[in-house]
Amino acid sequence: MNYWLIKSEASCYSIDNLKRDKKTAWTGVRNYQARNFMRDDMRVGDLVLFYHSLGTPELPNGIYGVAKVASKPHADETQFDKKDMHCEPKAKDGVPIWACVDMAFVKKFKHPINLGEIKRSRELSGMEITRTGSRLSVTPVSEKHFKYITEVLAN
DNA sequence: GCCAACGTTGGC
DNA sequence: GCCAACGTTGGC
Repeated sequence: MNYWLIKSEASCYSIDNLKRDKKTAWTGVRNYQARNFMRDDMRVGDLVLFYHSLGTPELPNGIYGVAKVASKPHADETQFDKKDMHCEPKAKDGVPIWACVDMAFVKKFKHPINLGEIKRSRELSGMEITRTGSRLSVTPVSEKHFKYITEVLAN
């Protein structure tokens, strides 16, 4: 069992959207390292922290809940769609460059865990999200950090 | 293969 | 809106 954190702008795809959809293909990731995590290291059933970036006063940056990996990796179909902003001209002849997995809704926390709180927590020091300039939208999370967030901070 | 220019992310 | 961080592109 591995643990992960995925970022999404709330205005783009929020945890409430995932709750409504129950399951969605996690498309649009256009970073090789993030893709490799999804394609090579994620397993069905892995648990995933759902982080909202580019927050507002109403929806501050932070972790809002938990999702889980619900499929093996597959091609990100948006790369073949010329009308999609994530269309990839290098994906010629239907040969995919970008991959994704499906994410399923697990739960939304009663209250979000703000980035500031995460950064201040000594137990969470070393988490990728606390590093300044960390832009990776898919990152591994240690079991210790995952459990501290879901079992201590979220309660 | 180097590296400058450029584009994007995302916190503040 | 600003800007630091950093990934990608492309000329050489």
